[in-house]
Amino acid sequence: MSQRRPTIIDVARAAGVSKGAVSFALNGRPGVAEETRRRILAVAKELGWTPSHRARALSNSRAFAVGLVLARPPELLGADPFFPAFIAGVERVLAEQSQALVLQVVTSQRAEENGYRRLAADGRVDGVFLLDLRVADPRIALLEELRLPAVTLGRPDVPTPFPAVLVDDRPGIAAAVRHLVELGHRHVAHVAGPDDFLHGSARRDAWENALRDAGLSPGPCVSSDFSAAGGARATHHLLDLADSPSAIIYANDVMAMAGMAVARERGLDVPGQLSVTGFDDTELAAHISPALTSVRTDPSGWGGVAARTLLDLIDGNGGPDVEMPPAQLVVRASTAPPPTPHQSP
Amino acid sequence: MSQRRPTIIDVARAAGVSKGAVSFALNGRPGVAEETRRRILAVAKELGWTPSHRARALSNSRAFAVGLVLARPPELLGADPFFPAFIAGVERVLAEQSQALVLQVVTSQRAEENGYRRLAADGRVDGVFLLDLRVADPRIALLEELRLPAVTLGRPDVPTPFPAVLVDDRPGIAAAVRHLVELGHRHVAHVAGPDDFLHGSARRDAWENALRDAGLSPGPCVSSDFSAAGGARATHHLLDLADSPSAIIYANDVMAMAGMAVARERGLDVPGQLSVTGFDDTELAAHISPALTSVRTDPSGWGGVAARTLLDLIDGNGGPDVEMPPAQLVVRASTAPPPTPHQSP
DNA sequence: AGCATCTTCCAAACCGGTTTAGCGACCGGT
DNA sequence: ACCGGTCGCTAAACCGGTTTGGAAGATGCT
Repeated sequence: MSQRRPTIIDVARAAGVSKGAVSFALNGRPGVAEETRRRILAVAKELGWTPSHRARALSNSRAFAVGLVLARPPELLGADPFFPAFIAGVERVLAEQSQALVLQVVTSQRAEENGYRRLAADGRVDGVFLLDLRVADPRIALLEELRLPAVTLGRPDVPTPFPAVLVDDRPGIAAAVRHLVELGHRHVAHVAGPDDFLHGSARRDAWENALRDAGLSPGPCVSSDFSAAGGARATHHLLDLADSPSAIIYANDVMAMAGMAVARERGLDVPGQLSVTGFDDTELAAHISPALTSVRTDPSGWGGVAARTLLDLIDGNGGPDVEMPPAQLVVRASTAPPPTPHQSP
Repeated sequence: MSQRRPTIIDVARAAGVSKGAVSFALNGRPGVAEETRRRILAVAKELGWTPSHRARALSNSRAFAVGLVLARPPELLGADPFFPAFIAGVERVLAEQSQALVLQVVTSQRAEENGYRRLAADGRVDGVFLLDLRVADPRIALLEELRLPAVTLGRPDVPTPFPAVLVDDRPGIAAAVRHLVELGHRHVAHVAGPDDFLHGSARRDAWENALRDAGLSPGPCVSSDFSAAGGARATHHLLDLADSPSAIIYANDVMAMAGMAVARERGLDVPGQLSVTGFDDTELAAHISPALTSVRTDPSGWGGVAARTLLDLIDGNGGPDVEMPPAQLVVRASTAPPPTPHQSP
């Protein structure tokens, strides 16, 4: 009764061939007679043999895994619906190809660099995802230096050798602005994400441009950090202004929900006196009161595409950037005409 | 100009020793003179040599990684704050020990079993975490069969050879019940998690027992699925009852928030006419209106302890179960005396 | 028959570490 | 001067696959 798992040698002996033949048969390479191949595979199956991933990794100098380094502050990790959904999408693709996902969660930016270095130095992964692109993102040069293939989510603002999965938040934000303008709003503020996030500034630009296109001047904009506390703070700030907005576009749902609570605590009716939109369209958004108008994104779909792109890149088939469908506005009950509609002449 | 990374042989040659000596020196084993050891390490550093994780994995028959199979439905993954926080805690410990976390996200229960099987067959991990324990959890037998060390979060209801990180939700729920009873509530309902989750039924039992201890009969209890939609549905159901409760204890914050929205939409004031408590104490809980009374848990802390326990187990130091501090009630504004206070005699 | 060619398979090297067996030098004791 | 033991190190086996070079046998061509 052999306790340990069978190796390629056991299979070779049982099939009466050499281990090279078994390897060839398994990998469907030419040079082994069809009948022999069948016999080998039958024996392998009977013995319950699976090639050792470890041995294969050493021999092929491949890890058969991809990495994801996550550098969000811990308190935000839980609130952010993006990341689990993205991972789920990634997994769907990886599983089909017997690849694994190695995760690293770090807190500081300094630690993040080390995260990539370790992943690369250990040869734990064959490539990585680059999320939350930042302005002049230093990680791009780092990954080039480490010779670690990567796929970025979004288009970096610096030239890169890496394919990108292009997600465009701007149409969603623009749609939100148009929606509010059509309702009659003239003072539309924005609570943005952190300034150094590229998607944060993209959303901000979209907000600004959409207002300009409508012939309005952008209202106040305050950068926050995607947290509920940050959203609340930003909202207080905006509502304290002499010329406070009649509508606020938040860069994510959590901040928007916290903002709605702040408005209510200050005695403002949402949407009667203040309209609010979120971003992400989390499951909860539809189930709060009033239901939150938000922008629906598809992080799981992005994850799938990003994974496929990365695997292709690793296999040497560096493809072009992939464009994803734009985010869509979902109108619910948190938006309504402003309290004192602007009078048309 | 050598492009490829140095191997142990390069170091050995440069230091004028054999590769065995380098290995000994690196691993701090006896049998190499102190001076030689220093010289070897200096050379290694100069050459920028790091031992190949892949070679080491093959040689040691160890993966130097642990696994986590996640079987939550995709739409819940994003809403649940537990999982990212837990992972962050795990990572903090793993990083110190140059271990990696291999993640697998699956959707169906059937796929979950395959997830573990693959992880084990590939030898990708040396052990796994077992989360979301279920009633008569079949995964325990599976892991035993696969000879895969594991650590469970919570105490299984079947005998296991695995150490457990004991997290007790019950004191938190009991505290919530007591809090509500002290406020004068006599009809306290419960919206539970799925019936087959062990922690779901633990919370339900705690709710029931706490009410009994207070001399009250348990109000209605409805099982749901931790989603906002489920929470809303359950709340409608409870409020439709002839004898509807004056307070509802939800098994997580998301359901509680959705429940609050339902109450409001039906014209009920929270907490004036209905008190509500959540569970998890998500960041958002403190920033909605009214701020949600909830039970604070420490998933990140659990992750850290679970990781340490698992690594110890893998190293052959199977420790005893670890008891974690009980969950704490955080009282906020969503709880208040019931509309028609019970008259004391 | 003789020779080139193709097919099928094997033996051995290789990936980059860890670990064991053993060898020579040095030590103290008698 | 001899013996036994420890120290410091090397050579070689090993982990379990993949890949290369070449041998043996079958086939085709002249």
